[in-house]
Amino acid sequence: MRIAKIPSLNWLRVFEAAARHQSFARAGKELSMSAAAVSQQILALETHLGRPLFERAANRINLTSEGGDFLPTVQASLGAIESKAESLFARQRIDRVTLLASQLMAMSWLPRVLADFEAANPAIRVDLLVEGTQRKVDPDLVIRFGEEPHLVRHPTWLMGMSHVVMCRKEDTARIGSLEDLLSFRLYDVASHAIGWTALLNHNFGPQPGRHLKLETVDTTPLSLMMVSQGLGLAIGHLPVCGPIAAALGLVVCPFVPRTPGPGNYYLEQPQDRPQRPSVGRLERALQEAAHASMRIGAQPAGAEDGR
Amino acid sequence: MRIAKIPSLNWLRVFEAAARHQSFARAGKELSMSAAAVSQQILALETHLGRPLFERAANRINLTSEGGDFLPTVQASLGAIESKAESLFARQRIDRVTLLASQLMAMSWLPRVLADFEAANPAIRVDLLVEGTQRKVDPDLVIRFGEEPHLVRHPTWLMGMSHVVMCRKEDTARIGSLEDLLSFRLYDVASHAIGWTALLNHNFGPQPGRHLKLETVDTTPLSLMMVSQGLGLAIGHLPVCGPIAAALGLVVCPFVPRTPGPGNYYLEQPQDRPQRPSVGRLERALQEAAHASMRIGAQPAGAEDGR
DNA sequence: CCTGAGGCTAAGCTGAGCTTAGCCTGATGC
DNA sequence: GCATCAGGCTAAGCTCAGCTTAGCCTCAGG
Repeated sequence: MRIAKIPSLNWLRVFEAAARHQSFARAGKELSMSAAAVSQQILALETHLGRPLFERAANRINLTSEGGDFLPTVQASLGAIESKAESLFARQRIDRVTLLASQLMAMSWLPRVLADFEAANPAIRVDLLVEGTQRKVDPDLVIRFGEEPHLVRHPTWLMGMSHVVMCRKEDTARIGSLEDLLSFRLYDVASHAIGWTALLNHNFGPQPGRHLKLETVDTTPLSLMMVSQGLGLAIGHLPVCGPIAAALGLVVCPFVPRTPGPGNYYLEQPQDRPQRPSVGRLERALQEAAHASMRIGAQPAGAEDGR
Repeated sequence: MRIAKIPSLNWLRVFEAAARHQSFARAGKELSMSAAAVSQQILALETHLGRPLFERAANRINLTSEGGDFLPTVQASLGAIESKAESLFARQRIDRVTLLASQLMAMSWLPRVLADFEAANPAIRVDLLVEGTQRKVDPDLVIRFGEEPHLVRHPTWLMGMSHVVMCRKEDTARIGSLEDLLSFRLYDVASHAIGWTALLNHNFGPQPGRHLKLETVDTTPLSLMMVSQGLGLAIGHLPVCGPIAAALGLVVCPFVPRTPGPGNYYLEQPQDRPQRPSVGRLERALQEAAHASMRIGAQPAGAEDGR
């Protein structure tokens, strides 16, 4: 057994703390250990080295000269290892932020935005939670949608929305009149306040007696899927549905004007805890991305710049 | 939990060895551990730090860049602690040498000799074993006594012996004739080949019809104790019994000439292991002390120089 | 004298650290 | 292509280092 091969790093750590504090009890408090455990560790180290490191008085300790000679090397070496580990590995720790959003947001607009955000912030990872799923996680940030008019002036307002009609690129030339439009199956989303009836009324006036081939589906992404299969037309919300529409090869039908809607997206976060820097950074990134989307209209890629 | 607070010194030691060997198996061999244990320790360290330190191929490992960045600090720090502990504490390690000797040697001649030896060699401690005790220890060195004539030329011969009569100082003047001598009780030691009968025959010729007040005891120290109590006379072996006789206040009776005996002390050690430097040093010290004793005759202190 | 701080020892519990066994992959030799 | 060897991995089981609590002792202070 070699004297120099000290079995436990913790022996050294305890020795250093006891020497610094000149007290086993205070060392134990710093290291979250009982004083008895500190005493035993020091004794183990002393037994291993064959020399006392501390002189004991009834309820006090004093560093021996040998203990004093050993201490600087121990302190320097423990410090070197710890600071090196800190600089090499602690910096690599990922800061996770959880974001809750609707399915359309999660599937359409957010993937690109979050990918860009994570690329620009390697130490931050966004866990995206979709509304309606069963996951019981308390999100750091939520993207909400509301139709109350005052939301336009909400401090964390993100973006408004416009209604457009999404069709396949090859169907664009076939829609030149209202009759052409009504020859298609028209997909409505169950949860949306504004559907085909309202949209047509708004743009073409009341249409009593006109038969609409309405079909109801549960979500916007699903309706757009149907359109991409050549099964009909659907209402899209820009700029949110832009990316997914583009991915599906859909374009805005030019026959129907772009119609501003009453809805607004905004950000919300828990009131019970302070905002972390990473959460704030994500918030700003979302707002910048939304602003950019609003500015270029966020139409499907194939319609504008090949992006 | 802080990344920098690494729980185990052994993790670092294993990491360093694996990195140096580029192999868990060879590191395990060096550290007397199984490769599986090495693997688990490295994995524990990697899990703690949150990053891999080694890339694994099917049956090979390669240090990662992070592992490579960490290694020099670990090596330097482990090295600093170990070399400091070595220089501070290993030098203080006592090298224990076990010496087996007779009770007379152990009680009389050896105490002073060994005390001087230990004073001159602070890193060596002699554990003295007495013949006849129950201790089951394998001695590094044995002082043996033998009466074969060829022992004088033994390579580790220590000293010869002379027979003298030990008496109290105040009894010296009372012993001027053989009759005076025979008026005392004469203590024989059971295990000695040479006793009072042989000694008197040798110095005064055969004494048929002379009644000797012989008394037998087990050991020489005991016979000398009796003499010091005024209970009689005993035969002493010089130079061995010099110190104990002096301690008891005894002197050599000048009426009986000093009689060379056939016995010799010599050193013996186990053949099954190499001689350690400390054992060799003790051997030389014993021979020097014996030589010095033979030169000055090693009579009781009170008889010569007050020492 | 009493109380509190602090070190020590003993006894008991727990999980870190080790071993063995068996599986897998890659390299090498026949 | 097959067999063998080297070496890393995982799982399961055993052991003892490391911890806690309890109780004792000494010293200092009120």
